[in-house]
Amino acid sequence: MRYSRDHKAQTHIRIVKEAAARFRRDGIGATGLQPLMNALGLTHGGFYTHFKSKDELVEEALQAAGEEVDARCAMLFAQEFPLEAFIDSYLSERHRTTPEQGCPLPTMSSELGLLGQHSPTTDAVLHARLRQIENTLEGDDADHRSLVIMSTLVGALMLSRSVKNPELAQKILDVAREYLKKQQS
Amino acid sequence: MRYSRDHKAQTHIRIVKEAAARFRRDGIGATGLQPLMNALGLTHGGFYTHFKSKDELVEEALQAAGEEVDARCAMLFAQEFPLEAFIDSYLSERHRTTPEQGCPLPTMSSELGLLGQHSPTTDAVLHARLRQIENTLEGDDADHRSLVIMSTLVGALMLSRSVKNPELAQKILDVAREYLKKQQS
DNA sequence: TGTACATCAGTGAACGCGCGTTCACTGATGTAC
DNA sequence: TGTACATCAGTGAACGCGCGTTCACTGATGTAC
Repeated sequence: MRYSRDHKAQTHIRIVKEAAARFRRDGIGATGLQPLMNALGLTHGGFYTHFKSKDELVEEALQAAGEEVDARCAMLFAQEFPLEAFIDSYLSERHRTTPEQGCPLPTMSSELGLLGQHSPTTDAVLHARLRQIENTLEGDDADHRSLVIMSTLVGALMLSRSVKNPELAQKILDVAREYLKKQQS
Repeated sequence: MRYSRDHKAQTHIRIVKEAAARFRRDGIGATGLQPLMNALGLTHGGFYTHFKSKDELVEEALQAAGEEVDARCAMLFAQEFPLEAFIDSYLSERHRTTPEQGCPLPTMSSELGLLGQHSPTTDAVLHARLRQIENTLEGDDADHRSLVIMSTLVGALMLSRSVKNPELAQKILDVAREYLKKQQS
């Protein structure tokens, strides 16, 4: 079946986007290529006309997730109180319950780090967030403060997602949000 | 081979301890039962005289890791500047590079949360740390501050482990450590 | 004290399963004549 | 404009592998006589 000019490129993008969602929701190791392809109405054999290996997909998916979040963050940081908007968004109930659309750092990076597959893309995603936060801060320790803010955001979201007790999960987000915003003023 | 009175109990403990180390180092999903048993000089078949399933081992291993860390933290919190000692230990190069002996929250909890296997033990491990921190704090918002401190610790350690650039990894730990300790005084 | 037996922790082959990956093949469509 | 051909994105069976789990079996040792 020969397809129209950019059909393959379109399919490639569809695979990467679906992978970016599944890797963040289920983890990299727990995401199979066969179910992934089937979910797009394709068969698993065709995967290798698009990627050399699963690792290559992981790399592209992490980058795609980063860019996806980049775009949404750019809008947040264009608002009047950019850091407050970002903190509210990062520690929202929505972000907690929909990891497949959210920041890849709390989900994917831990697995990449664990498996020793330290990808430069992880650093790039982190840097993107740090730079955006730095731009909202004054003082010569802006890089330090942005690093601490990101650590708290990532840690709070991860703990909130991990904990069984729903009230505790909510409390973690609320307390971290309140604290980071108070810190700011 | 009938063994001496507590031989089985000893073997049970050995399996749980080895699992607690491997789950933290390699992740739960990436840890196979066959390699685990072989590392102890046993064969995989015998596993099921000790546990109903891998899930049961996960539960016991998480608890064992929690108790192991509890014991070490109890010593830290008996020192003169307990919170400072805990922060230094949590954000140390040693903790970064030896996850198999460290806090199970940054490694195991993310995978447990991801897989929807929310175990009450995760909450218990977190609570243990929060209580110890609270005891060192004054003021009626001690529970809030301890939650933020734990979020920052967990996030910083996880990011530090995930990042490829070694200088950035070190910087994350240094900055978070400095910030949390300054906050304290 | 010496012998027969019961126990049961651990053995190792086998189960079905899903994984990542390979490859000979298909067949709709763009291109060349 | 109509026909023959080349292309190549996608198909689906097959590969070896390690996974969690099951089970008939072993054989050293504690116990009973």
